[in-house]
Amino acid sequence: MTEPIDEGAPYWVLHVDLDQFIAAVEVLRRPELAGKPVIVGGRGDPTERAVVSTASYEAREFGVGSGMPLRIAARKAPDAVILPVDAEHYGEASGAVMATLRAQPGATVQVLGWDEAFVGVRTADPEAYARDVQRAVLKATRLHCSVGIGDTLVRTKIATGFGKPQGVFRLTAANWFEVMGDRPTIELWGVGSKVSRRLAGLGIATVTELARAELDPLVAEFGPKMGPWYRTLGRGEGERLVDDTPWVARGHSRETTYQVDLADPAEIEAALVELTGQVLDDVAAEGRPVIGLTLKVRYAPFLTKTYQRRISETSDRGAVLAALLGLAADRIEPGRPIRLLGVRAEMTMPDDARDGHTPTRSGW
DNA sequence: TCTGGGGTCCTAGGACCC
DNA sequence: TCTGGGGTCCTAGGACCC
Repeated sequence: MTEPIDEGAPYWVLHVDLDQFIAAVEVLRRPELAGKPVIVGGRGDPTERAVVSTASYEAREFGVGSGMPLRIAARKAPDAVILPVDAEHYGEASGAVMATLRAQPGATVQVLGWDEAFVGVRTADPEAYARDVQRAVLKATRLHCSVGIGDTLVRTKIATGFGKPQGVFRLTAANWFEVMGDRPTIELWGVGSKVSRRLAGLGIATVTELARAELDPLVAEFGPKMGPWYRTLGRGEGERLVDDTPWVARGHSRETTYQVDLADPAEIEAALVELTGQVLDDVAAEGRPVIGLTLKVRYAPFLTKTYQRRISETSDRGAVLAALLGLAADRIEPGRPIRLLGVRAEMTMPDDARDGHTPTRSGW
């Protein structure tokens, strides 16, 4: 069905994105949920402090979206089925999807997350290749996906949104401004609410305006690296090659929002010991020493502080825990109720992964 | 209604060194 | 007399992504 690999054909970037991935995976193992509003988030209890991970298309019709507090989602869609997040199960489904992508002829695969990946391939007909990918993923996993096609990673990633659901869309230098030019900058991958507002303050509201902006004001506002980068984004330019170098984690972290704010120092210390233990389990699985610690504290209601400390390289759990508790003792403000604690450990990078050799998760 | 959890990268300013 | 200039390391904080 798929044509043989054509070494002389042009190189294309595809971006494969599963449609409502988590909700779809849940429906697969509970077919009676098909066609119903399904919300996945937290422990599945809408009375707890938690947010929506994914909502099915039926739930989205009620105005439910990811990131929304579960409590509000339950009120908007009172008849929705609310399920707990089952990370292990989604990881397995994701693995099956990625294996299918890697099995495509001539494909180079760069994983971006559970439910999306870039695929680089030489082909004379990228649309046909994209349809083959969709069929292969559906056959192997019973999951539907949308596929973007482009000439840079940024254009390809953005293209996928125009193909949803179950579609294919091509976005290249040829139609970039036609499609994106008049749209607000926040629709660019890498521009969020804060940056789009600051751009507006410079008189830059649309993608075309960003693409044509003077460099100096951008550098003054965002710095020597990010200023020029945002203009590059406005032009849809940037990296053109998919990099399948295995990703290497820089660090590991755990954080917990407590259902009842912590106040008692002994309780806080116990929570830190618990979090640090989990982080060190993740670190131990990689066998790389720890070189830095970050402690994150949200004092109720919503003041978040992060405290960081370099430590001398060590793989000793006791030493790391002692350093973390020392940092906490030095910095945590006594007597303030705590809503969230987070612990992050930064590790040394392996020799062959230094100097930017490993791709970042975002594909930049 | 009251905002998860796991990540990455950039910037700014101070300390310190040569 | 009047304050170079480059570089690195460290901490705090911000922003973004899925």
